[in-house]
Amino acid sequence: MASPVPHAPAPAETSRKINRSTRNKCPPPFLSKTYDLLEAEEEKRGGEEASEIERKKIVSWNSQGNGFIVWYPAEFSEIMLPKYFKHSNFSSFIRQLNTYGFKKTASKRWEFQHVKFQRGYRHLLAEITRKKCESSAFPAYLKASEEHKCRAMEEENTRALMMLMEENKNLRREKTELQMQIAHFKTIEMKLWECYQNKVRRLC
Amino acid sequence: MASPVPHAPAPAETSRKINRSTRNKCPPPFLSKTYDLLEAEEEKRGGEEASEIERKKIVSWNSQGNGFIVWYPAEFSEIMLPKYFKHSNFSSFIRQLNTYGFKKTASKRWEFQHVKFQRGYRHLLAEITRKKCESSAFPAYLKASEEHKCRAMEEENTRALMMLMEENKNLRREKTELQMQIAHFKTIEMKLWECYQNKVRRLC
DNA sequence: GGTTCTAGAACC
DNA sequence: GGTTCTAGAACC
Repeated sequence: MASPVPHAPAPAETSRKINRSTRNKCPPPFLSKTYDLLEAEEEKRGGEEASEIERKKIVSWNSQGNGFIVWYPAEFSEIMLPKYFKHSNFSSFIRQLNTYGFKKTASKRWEFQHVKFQRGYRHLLAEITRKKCESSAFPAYLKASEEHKCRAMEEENTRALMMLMEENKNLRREKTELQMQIAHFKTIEMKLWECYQNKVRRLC
Repeated sequence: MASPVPHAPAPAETSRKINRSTRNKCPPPFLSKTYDLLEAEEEKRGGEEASEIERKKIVSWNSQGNGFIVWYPAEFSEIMLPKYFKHSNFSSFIRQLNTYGFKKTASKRWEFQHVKFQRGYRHLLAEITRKKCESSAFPAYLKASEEHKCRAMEEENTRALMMLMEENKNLRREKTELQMQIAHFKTIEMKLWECYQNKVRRLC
């Protein structure tokens, strides 16, 4: 990936180095709008006739152009958000930033960054995706179900163990009985043999 | 619990109906401050010398006195929050409200309610507790450990099952061997008997 | 996919 | 216990 030139808007709009996989793909509307919003705000400087308050930048790219800063959250929420989104709720805006993997990069300012959200690189927006909702791969009800499965498996194992132990006990008993039978047979055999020999001896 | 009188501040401050379990207990600072903040805002009406903007209510009890409304989140955050808390972050304030079990009760307004947060019933604040953090009873690392325990138990069960199955197989084999021995004995016995009878018959 | 409400978790 | 950042989940 070409690295953005610090302090200078890159000629990205005319770049042809477009990733094949994202060529022709529209970026998510949220990202386009946020990018638009920054570009529009950037243009405020130009207007000679603009009043001081209108020229005050509410939001802007940061100095490196690799992130942006909401300087006035109140004005941003009340004036800018409704122009681009269906609400004027700062929290909702931040929720979306998090959904797309932006990070807040300063503790005292509302500054956010994303590696593929760079001034002059609008085409990179198409490569930003919503965070894999881990809950869609493993949502809460599945976690519960996971616990449930654990218990179920435990119960099943317990049943299997008990059946095996029962069978085992029976086999042992049968084994003992058979061993007793054999002992009995041995006794009988011995007696028979004795008897036979006695008979034979006497008769001979 | 005494139910608050709608549309009329109750004489709670002088009430002696204090729950024994919470008597003398300080309410959480967050709740006291939020209550204070509403009371202070209420007093604005009085001041004759107060300018229009100073009299504008940024936040107030709702009409029933069973909740409150932040009318101007921006001013509330920038002006009021820092007076009472260590920040001017509306989200942080809301996070706290949620921690103490407040609910947002209107979709288009920042109105919040809690059954024990009522105008005129400051003593009820002491009965509000932080939500049981389910993760403190069952935190993430325990969940992981829970999964681990599940796997461990499964492995143990599997080992037990395999040992039992092995023992079982041996018992079956022994049983078969014993049954064969018995069959053999029976044959011998029969032959011995035949032999005996033949011998006896011939000799007699 | 966007918006809203609430909670988890780390850090203070 | 408070503050911050981020995520879960329901609803639209």
